[in-house]
Amino acid sequence: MSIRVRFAPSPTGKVHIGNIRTAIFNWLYARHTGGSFILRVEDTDLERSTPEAVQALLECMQWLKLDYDEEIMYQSKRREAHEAAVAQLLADKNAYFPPTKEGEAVPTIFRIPIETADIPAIREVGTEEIFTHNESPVTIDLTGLSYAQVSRKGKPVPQSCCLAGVRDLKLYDPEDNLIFELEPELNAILAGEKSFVLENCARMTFLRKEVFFVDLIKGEMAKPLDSMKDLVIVRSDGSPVFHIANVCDDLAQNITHIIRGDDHVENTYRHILLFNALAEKAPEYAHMPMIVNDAGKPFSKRDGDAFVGDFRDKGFLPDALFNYLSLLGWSPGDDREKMTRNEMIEAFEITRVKSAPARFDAKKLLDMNNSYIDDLSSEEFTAIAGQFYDKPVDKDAFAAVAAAMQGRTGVMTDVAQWDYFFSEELEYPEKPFKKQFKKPENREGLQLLAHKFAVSTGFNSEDVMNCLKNATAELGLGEYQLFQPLRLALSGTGSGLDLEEIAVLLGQASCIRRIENAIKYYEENAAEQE
RNA sequence: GUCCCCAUCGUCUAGAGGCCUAGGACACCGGGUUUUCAUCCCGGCAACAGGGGUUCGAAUCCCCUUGGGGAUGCCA
Repeated sequence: MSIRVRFAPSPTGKVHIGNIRTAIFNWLYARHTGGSFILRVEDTDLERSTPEAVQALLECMQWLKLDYDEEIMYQSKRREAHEAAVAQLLADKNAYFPPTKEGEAVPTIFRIPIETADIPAIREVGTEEIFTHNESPVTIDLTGLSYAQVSRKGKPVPQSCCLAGVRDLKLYDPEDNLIFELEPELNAILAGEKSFVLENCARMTFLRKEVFFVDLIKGEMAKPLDSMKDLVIVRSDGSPVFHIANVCDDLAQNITHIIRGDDHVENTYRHILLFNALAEKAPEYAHMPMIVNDAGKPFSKRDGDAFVGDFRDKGFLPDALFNYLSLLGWSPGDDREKMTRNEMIEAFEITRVKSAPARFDAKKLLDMNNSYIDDLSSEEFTAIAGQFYDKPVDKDAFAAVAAAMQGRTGVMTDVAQWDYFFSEELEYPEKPFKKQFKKPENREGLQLLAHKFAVSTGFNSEDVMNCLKNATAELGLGEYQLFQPLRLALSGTGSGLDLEEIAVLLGQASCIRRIENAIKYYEENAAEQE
C-alpha cells in the first residue's frame, strides 16, 4: 500500500513556523517515499476558523512550494461522517452518555476499552498497588473511578481515571480488610444501574494495562490506562470534537502515517484506541520535536517573528526558510546543510528526525538567506528586489543597482535602503558627517575632486580612482582622507558598495551635484553650530 | 500533584560500544586579501548535565538525580 500523509492545520489565525515545519516534514516524507501529501483543513471550530486564515494558509504553502495531492478536504463538510462514526461507537457500546442532571444536555463519551483481548495496542503490565487517602471517598460509576492519593505531606491529591484502567480493582480499609471488588459489579456499573461511594479506603490494587505504539521518531511509547480518562467525543451541543473528527477523517483518507507535533503524543494513545474501535488498525505515528524560541521556551503569540508571513515580509526567501526549517530536528547525516529540494527529498528519512526540542536561531537563518540570495541569478534577484522597492524608478537603473548590490543583500528588505541611488535628496548622518566635513581641507579636497570629475572623459571606475588619487596628492592629503567624506557625500551612509562602483552607478553629473550639495549643506547647517 | 517524553560546543547538529585527542555549520574572537565599506579566505575559542552501574572498553546500553518540554479541556 502506498504511503499517504496529511497536513491538517486549523485555520484559526496566521500560520506559525512550527506548524509549517510539520507540513514540510510531511511533504518531504511523501515526496521521498513517492507517497501522497494531502491537505486537510480542520475548520470545525467555527468560532475561530476564518476564510481569511484558510487563504493565508494556502498562500504560505504556495510561497514555500508545498504542493499537495488530491483535493483539499474541509473538515467542516464532514459532519455527517463524524456523526456516523459516533453512532457506530455507540452501537458497539464503545461510547456512552454520562449521567446528568434533569434537563441538562448530554455529551457523548468514548470509553477506553474494558475488554482488551482483541486490541494489539494494549498489553497487561502487572498488578499495581496505590495507597489512597482514607478521608477522601472513592467513587465509582460508569464514567470511571475517582480517589485521592496521599501527597508527601499527607494531603489528599485527587485523581480520576477510566474504568478500563483498573481491572480487578480491589479496595482495602486501613486495617487491610477488603471492602470492595469491582469485577462482580462491573456490568451493573457499565449499565448505569449502580454506582458506589466508598469511605475509609486506604489501599487499592488492580491489574495495570497500558497502550503502546512504536513512534517512528521517538521509539516505543507507552501509557498506563489508569492514567487515562474516557474522553468526550461529542459536546453537549451535539458537535463532534477534534478527536473523533481527526481520526474519522484520517480513516476516510486512508492516511498511513501521521507526522505531527510532539504536543500530540498524549492524544495518540487515545486516537489509537479510537482507530481500533472504528477500524482494524491505527496508522504509523511520528512525533516531531517542538521548535522553541531564543530563550528555550515554546513560541508564543508574543514572539512576533514566528509567523510564516512575517518571514516573507521581512525579506526571507522561501527556499532559505524551507531549508533552515528542515534542519530543525533533522539532518541528512553528513555535513550537508544547504541543500536543494531534490537533495532534501532524497536524503529525508523520518527515522533520522531527533526527538529533542530545537531552538530557533535567527542568525543562522539569516546566514542561509544571505547565501540563497547570492545564488539567485541577477534577473531573479532584480525581480524579487523590485517587489520590495515600491518607489517608481528607472528599470535599467534599478537593474544595474540590483546587480551591484546582490552580494551585499542579506534580507530582501535591505533594498529599502537603496533610495540614495535614485534620489539626490540625502540625509546625512549627523556625527560622522560633521566629523568629516569639519576639516576645511576635506571640503577643499572634495571641491577639487568635483572639478576633476567634471573634466573626466570616461568616468569609469578607473577614472574615478585616478581623480581621487590625484586630488589627494595635489593637496598633500592622506591617501584615504577623502574616501569617507566622498562616501557620505554620494550616498549619505558610511558603508555600502565600493566607492568607485557607487560613483559610476550614480554617473558623472550626479556625483558632482552630490558633492556640491554636501558641502553646501555643511556650510548652511552644521557649520553654524560650531 | 500525576502521567508521558527529552538531554553532545552559546545555537543547530554528526555520533548505532573501540573509527572520538568528539566532526561540521551559525555566532563569537584573531589574522590575511581588499588604496575605503562589505564580502571572501585562513585560524582560534567552545560540548558529551551530575552520579552510579554493565563492559577489556561507554557520548553511545541500564539505573538514579538534576534540568527542560508536553499532557492532564465539552480547544485543536
